[in-house]
Amino acid sequence: MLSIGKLGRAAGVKVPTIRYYEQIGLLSPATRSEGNQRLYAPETLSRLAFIRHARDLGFPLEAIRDLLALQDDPHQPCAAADAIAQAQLQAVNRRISQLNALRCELEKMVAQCAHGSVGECRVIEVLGNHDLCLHPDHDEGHGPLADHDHASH
Amino acid sequence: MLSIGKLGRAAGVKVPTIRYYEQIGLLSPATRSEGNQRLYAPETLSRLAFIRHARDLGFPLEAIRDLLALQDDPHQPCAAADAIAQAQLQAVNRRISQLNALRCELEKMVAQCAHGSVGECRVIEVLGNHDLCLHPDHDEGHGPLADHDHASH
DNA sequence: CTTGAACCTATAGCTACTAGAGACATTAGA
DNA sequence: TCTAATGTCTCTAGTAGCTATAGGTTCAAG
Repeated sequence: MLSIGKLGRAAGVKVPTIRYYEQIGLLSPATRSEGNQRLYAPETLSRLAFIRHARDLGFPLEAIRDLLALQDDPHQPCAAADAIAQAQLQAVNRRISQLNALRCELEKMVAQCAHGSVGECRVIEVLGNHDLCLHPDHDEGHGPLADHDHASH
Repeated sequence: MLSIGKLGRAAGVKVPTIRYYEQIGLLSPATRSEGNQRLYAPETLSRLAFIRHARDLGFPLEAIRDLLALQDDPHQPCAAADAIAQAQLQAVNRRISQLNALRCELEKMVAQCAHGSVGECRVIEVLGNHDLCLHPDHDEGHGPLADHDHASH
């Protein structure tokens, strides 16, 4: 049996995150020690690593919930898992093309900056006048792809 | 003088969002009609359009706050605006390369799915076993680039 | 047995909004 | 002029996915 801290270190997930996953029902409640501390069976580690990996790939928690349910029932057809992964792939692709458009415009903006005073700054000017923008379509196609920033550990 | 609704339609920003911007001090409080409704001078439209455009480019609100302050003082050197834009550009670039790695892995996952049962599904398997992943470095370099999904209007 | 680390619960905060309730204001048409 | 429809007001709470803090308890090493 693992303590929550050891489980977290092994899976690369912070302790409060594990408690959060339990709270929202992504992990089932752990058994407790006599002193009320959580104890985990080693199998929980693979489940948590699964979650972690899916989060790294940008899957939203709700999709992960579905994937875990599928994993628990290996005789089901795989189509549902495939559909979830494909949806995620499409969300990633949408986000990439959107960000490419942004990058393009940002690069032009920065390149045109003459490093003078703000009054004649292209950065400020382009932001203020959308017509100067060469990609006027960057307000479309934003998909629901969560930005996951648990990098800071 | 414009009502909040007309201002919002003209700038492509929802009414509650304008009130929110006022609340957090991004827009100064509007004058009010006798019946306590907000009235905006036409100049506010360009300020709001500026915000909208910067949001479309992914700038966080705090960066926009700084950019607006710069815009208000045209004699300052442009270096600060340039730095903000460059930081945003770098954040976008980081996010793009990160998403490219994710796309790569997702594509492999989906391509290997044999559409059988979950028990032999590559999607589930790869998620559960990080070692099967060909890009094991996707847990690094996540920058603070907000995902802005106000596309739904 | 003591000490320090790890653990517990509960609450609040983060970004950038969005949604809803219930009441008041404005405006276009009859 | 009245009325109905739409617009607007404030306030609160909710969204995703955690993170941080406070104040207390338990565990493991020495």
